[in-house]
Amino acid sequence: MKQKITLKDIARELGVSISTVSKALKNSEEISRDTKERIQAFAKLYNYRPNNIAISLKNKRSRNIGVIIPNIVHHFFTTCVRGVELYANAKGYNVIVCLSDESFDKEVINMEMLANGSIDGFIMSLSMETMMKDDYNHLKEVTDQGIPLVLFDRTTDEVVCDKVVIGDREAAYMAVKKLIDSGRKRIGVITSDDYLIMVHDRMEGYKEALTEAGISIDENLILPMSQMQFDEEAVNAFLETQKVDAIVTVNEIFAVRAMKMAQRKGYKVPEDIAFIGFTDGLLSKYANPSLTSVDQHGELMGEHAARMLINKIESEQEEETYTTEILKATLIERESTP
Amino acid sequence: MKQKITLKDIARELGVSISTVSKALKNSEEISRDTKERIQAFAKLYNYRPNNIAISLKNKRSRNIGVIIPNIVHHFFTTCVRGVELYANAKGYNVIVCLSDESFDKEVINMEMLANGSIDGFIMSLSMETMMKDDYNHLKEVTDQGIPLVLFDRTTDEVVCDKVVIGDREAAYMAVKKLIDSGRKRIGVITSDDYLIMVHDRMEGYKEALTEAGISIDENLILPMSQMQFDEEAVNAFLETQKVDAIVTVNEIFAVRAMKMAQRKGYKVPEDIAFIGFTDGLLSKYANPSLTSVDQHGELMGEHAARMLINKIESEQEEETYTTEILKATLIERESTP
DNA sequence: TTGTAGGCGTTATCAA
DNA sequence: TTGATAACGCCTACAA
Repeated sequence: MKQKITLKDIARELGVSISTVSKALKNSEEISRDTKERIQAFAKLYNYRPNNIAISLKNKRSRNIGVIIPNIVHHFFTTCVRGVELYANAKGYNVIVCLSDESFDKEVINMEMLANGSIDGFIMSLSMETMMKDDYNHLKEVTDQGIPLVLFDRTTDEVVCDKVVIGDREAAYMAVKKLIDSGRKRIGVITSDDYLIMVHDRMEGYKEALTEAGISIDENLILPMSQMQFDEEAVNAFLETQKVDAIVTVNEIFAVRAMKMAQRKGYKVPEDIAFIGFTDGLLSKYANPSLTSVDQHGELMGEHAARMLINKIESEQEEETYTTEILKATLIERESTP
Repeated sequence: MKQKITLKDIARELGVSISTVSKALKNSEEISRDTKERIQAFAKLYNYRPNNIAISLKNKRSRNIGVIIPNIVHHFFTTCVRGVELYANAKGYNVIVCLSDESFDKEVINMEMLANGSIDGFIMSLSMETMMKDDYNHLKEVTDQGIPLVLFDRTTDEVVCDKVVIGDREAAYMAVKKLIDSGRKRIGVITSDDYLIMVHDRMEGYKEALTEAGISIDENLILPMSQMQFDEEAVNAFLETQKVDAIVTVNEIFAVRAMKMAQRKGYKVPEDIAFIGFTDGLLSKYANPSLTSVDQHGELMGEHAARMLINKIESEQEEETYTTEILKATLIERESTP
């Protein structure tokens, strides 16, 4: 087993000082051609690599960025992480991924774990529990310390920092408008009772599109699921009692499951009922019929978040300007709409 | 902005030495109750937290583990990462996730980036390109340096280290046997032409089950996709020319897509053709009909890998024993099989 | 051209 | 009971 070699080792072996070695390996002009060559050859032979940790300590920069997401087994977050990774790696940063598992405590623990030098900045999406508690002190502490933070998707106005979100209201509006334009009148929505802004925004967009088309809001057509859990019975009752001709949902799982139930009841999709989901993942793509869905561009979102963060990290001056980027969602039309 | 406070700062403010502060904060018996209380109160007030990087440098341990996977937008790998995270976090480790994107070069770069002190050990699954090139020098270098490595799922015999894999042969055998037991005779398989051991193993299991049941292997029933890309035309031709009564596939996407095509052709699932996929993800669960699938227990796999790695990291002695854990896959029966 | 010394933040050993 | 010192690996201003 060949142990890692350090500057000190090289210096000892070659009978020179550590700083000579350090300079030689940086190809410094100060060092004679001769010594440089000797040292570089030796370093190469023994495969010398500077120790990241020592450099981090010296520079007070780790070149790591911390990403905290509520859940990784989730297509949208997964694409975001991918976007962050690709951009960050290209810029020479590593990505430390932590999962809050939708728990406030885990979120706090993860942040504390990383905030002590391990990372140069955070990219995160809030856990459900955090949003319910409406407690953002852990975030404020981090920003107070001057650690850059970028919130994405699940954000809050309580914390002053850079943000990247999708235009949820517009996206929902767009989806519903498309249904109206194709003649649908009784448009149901399967939503959630969560304290998520995005859910709220999507509902706004839904209502706006209806109102604009002169269709009055029928509260019976709004079916909230509690805790993001799909409730088969409720949906069953909903399908039986409300004669809907279209359904939009706040995620793709709800759409695919509701669609399957409707099909089993003998409805034809999209002829009898059209469906539009949110979050364009594998499910939408491969459902039968394939699902028209709102693409939230997770990868792009991750990339933007990473770009904003790294800009902040690398900008010398303490700018106190924070921006919120609003990305535009796109409707991917497939077989579940006419 | 309140900057991070260090031992030195506390020492200066309270007029004591750095080592006194250090000891006091560790509640050392050496320090008088009085000074300890003063120091601890001050530290608490200013929210002192030791700097991880300095501790890493001192201890030559980072408490980070590096995970390198080919792709994160993939249900199986995602569940593995989750398993690693949960176990590692519980043990006080952070997880640095890097994506090789199925590229040999990226895999090498990522490993080099992390291998210089950033992490205490690696958990990884090989990229396709690495397996094709059959070049594992980057892995060998890492193990030569004494950095613990655990390979999972996509492994190789070329590298001596701990491994965690699923019993692919048995899993495929089990799936095919189930089809045979329910009376199916012409069992097709949609596979891949990749250099992945798992694909090879699954084909072995397929053949074994048939042979055992006295059914001869019909090469026409074996349809390889190149580069893991689903080829609609090929599957179309396959469905038309081969009168299969069941199809097993090496992943869930192939199964769901083939199933959809079969349904469009008027076949009833599972009555006319039964389907079994590999990798039990959302697609299998929510397909219509839902798909019987082989669960590879990604989360458990990740957890095992993390456990093996952390054991190695924390074991004092240089044991030179490496084990390969073979996890048992399970068949999740749903609507796509009788 | 090369080397010395101090520092990044922490801990451990030993001296006072 | 407290403090000085060295060390982890690297960098750099300054001295030789």
